[in-house]
Amino acid sequence: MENKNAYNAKLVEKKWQKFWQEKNLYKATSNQNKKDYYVLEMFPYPSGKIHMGHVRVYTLGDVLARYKRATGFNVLHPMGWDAFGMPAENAAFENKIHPAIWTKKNINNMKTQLKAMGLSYDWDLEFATCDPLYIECQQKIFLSLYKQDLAYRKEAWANWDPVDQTVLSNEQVIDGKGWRSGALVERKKLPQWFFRITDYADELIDSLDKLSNWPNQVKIMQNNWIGRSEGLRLSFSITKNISENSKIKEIEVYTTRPDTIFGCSFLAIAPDHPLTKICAQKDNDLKAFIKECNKVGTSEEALEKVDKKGFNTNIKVKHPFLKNKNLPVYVANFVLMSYGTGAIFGVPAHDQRDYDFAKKMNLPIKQVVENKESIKNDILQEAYTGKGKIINSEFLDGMSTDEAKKYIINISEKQHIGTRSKQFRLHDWCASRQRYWGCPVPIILCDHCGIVPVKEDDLPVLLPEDVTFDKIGNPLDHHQTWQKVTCPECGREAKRETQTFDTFVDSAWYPLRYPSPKSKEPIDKKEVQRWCPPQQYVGGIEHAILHLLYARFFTKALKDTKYINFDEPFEGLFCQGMVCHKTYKGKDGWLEPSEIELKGNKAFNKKDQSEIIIGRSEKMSKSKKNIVDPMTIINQYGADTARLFMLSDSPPERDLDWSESGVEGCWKFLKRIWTHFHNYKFDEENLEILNDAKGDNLSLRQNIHKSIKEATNSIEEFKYNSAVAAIRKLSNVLLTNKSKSNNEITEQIVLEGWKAFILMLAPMTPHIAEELWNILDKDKMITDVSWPQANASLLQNNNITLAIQINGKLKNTIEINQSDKDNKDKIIKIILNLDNIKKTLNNNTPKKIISIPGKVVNIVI
RNA sequence: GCCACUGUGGCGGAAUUGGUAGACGCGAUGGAUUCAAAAUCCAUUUGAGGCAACUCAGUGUCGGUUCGAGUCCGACCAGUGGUACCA
Repeated sequence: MENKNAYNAKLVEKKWQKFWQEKNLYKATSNQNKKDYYVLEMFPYPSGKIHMGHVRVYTLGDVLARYKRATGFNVLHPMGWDAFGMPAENAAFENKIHPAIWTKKNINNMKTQLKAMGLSYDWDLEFATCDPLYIECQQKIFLSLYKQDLAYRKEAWANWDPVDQTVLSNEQVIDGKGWRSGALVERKKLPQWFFRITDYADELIDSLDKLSNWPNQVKIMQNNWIGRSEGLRLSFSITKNISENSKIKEIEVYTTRPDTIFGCSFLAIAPDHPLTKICAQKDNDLKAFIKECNKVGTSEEALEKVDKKGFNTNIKVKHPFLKNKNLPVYVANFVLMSYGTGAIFGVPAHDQRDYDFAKKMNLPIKQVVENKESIKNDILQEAYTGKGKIINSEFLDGMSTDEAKKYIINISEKQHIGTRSKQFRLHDWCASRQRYWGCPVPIILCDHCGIVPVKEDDLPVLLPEDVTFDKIGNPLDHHQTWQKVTCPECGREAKRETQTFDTFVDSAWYPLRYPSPKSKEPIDKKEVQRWCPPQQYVGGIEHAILHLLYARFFTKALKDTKYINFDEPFEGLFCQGMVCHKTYKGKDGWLEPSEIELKGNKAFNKKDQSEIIIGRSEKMSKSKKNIVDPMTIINQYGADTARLFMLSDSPPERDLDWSESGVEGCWKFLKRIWTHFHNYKFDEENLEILNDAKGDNLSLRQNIHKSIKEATNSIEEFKYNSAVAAIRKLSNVLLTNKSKSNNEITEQIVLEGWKAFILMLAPMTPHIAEELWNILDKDKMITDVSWPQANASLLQNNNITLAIQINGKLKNTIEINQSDKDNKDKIIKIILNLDNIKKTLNNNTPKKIISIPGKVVNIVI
């Protein structure tokens, strides 16, 4: 017969989810007496169903939201959808389903799944970036930025598939080939839309210092990504005319190492440098070389890893400080037109890339920096890139590298051959895409008037619905009527911009929409001022650079366009790790965990019992099939178990290994607690008895209050795994006291412990907590009860354990009274009388005794 | 290639931020309960040596600073994230 009192997670979870929804319990409140707290998790791309990564990040955010409510805050905790993007177009191409329909279906499904997790969102604030209202607001913002000259159109490289005649994303380029056609990918220049993020480069670096609640590693990565450097733009004059009609008389290079100028043995220019183009006009070999350079994709990784190649132009330039020295000029595939001036001078002895190039081209390698401390800076083996003393450098000899830098910059400026220059690695943000499923760029291109913004009254510019995906390329380009418009300026026939925005634009400002998602204005100043910026943003470390940098830029730009009055998008940031799982490979490829059977430490295919190779744990991904569907777990064990497992064991910032047995353990734990609560009769609370506790009762109370302190601190510090450990430890203590049925222990104290336990468990496993709380107190919901407070007087023990070390190695421990903590003489006397200490000392007098009060005594012999 | 992070028992991890390494959990082993099993409960569980008290070794590798290093510094090895059009 089935036990009526058995833990049925499904029933409990459905019951409370319904109840919470009916009471609208998680609506953002505006109690005047409470402080406001905005907790935001990165919104998901609606791929179809939630994955374990979602379960993890949304559980982390939910714990914080519920904890903040319990500690007396008005909490804004919203959810929405990053609804534009490529997968919808791929689905359209593959399954002949319209991206809008596919996306809507996915959102509905994922919303149901998120609701099954019991997340405390205010769903009234939900929106998707593909909503017409969001599109309209984004287009308004874009036009404001355009009018401020923060957006502009220029030509830029894109990956080009010559067979499919279409632009490819970096992801669609696999080993330099198009993913569908398999053709070698080329680069092609297209007119595209840019944001002037470089206008804010200094500010984006400098204000990182203000972000005290951001992880250091993210700030370091952003700083390096922006890559500010101080250097010199220096001109090298060309020895003779390149051609009769060429006006180019010199090459300007950018360098951060002007101190090594006398070690320079060549110049290298980018394949798309203006000078390269002139030279190529009458040089077929160079033309072929440029073509080859353009075969490398556009990604930085590809450009850096490519074999370093150069082409000698036969042009010579004069060394600016050595009268009779001429240097050869090469076109090199590792020089980028987008950085500095698109030209460099090469110093093989002190730059590894120049060194490799010089070896290949048989160019001289001349050492000009010497460092006595580095044992060997053997320039015949590798470049020496550090600091040191300048040698072989005429008037610079004897200076330090820093002094020489300043000297060369000054002398170059005096002689009018160079200028001091600040340079950034960061370049402007290319924010347009040649795709359908995105927010249209609200611009009209007119042959007579040029670039004309769409009039505000004509917004939003929505996507046409009647498109097909059977043709290759951007459907907006093929659409005959949508493109055709009359120019708002001159009234003549004109064409719509057919590009759409990068989805990073959508996510650069979405946190500002949640406080008032239905407002006609892009930003509701009053509400945004009240809630924004979010106190805590939670998301994956994979967004550490791009998304967060773009959001920071947008916030600064929106401040300057007077939309908002703050300049950083997120006060606090937390980056969680990925969810990983072992991989399984059978004779026919990868297998899902559900398809295999484990026997000992071997794995077998359920179907035919063939042995499976168990691979190391990797990020859950469709391609490796090492995925566990969260809904399977929720259906089998319940959302509370899934949530608890996500929080146990792994610290949130680290990768988490999914393990079936770990989930099982969490479920058993909840079941144990459930059974205990249903078999146990709780006494009424009586404060007098509590405050009068002595002996075992006192130490139990001390235990309870220490657990409260430990769990609370851990939650405050985002160490949820430690919080879970502290809470479980508390339950062990309470259960042990019960099982021993010690008459000495007062039931009121046990009740005090269980109440604290349930309240602290509630942010993690809200459903079972609510149900069990109902047993203790029928009149109140958990949201009506505030977080348990640790009583300071119960946090200290009378006795302290001291560690006794000899030469730093533990030999013994002693218990001392709290009041003897600082009585060094008394303690040392006790220690020197301990048997094993006497034995180890062997009548020798200690050289030194180091005593750290309350912690350790170290005897040095 | 470059930037950033991570490395502790059989496994996931803890360690008051330089002061008793292994909290909490998983697994394993033994026991209780049961006709039996599941479930549950109890005990043990870093390795080596010892009947035992205990001794020695031990936090990716090698070296350094310190009375004392998982924690700080240097070099290396391995894995992960990002690398501007995946989100």
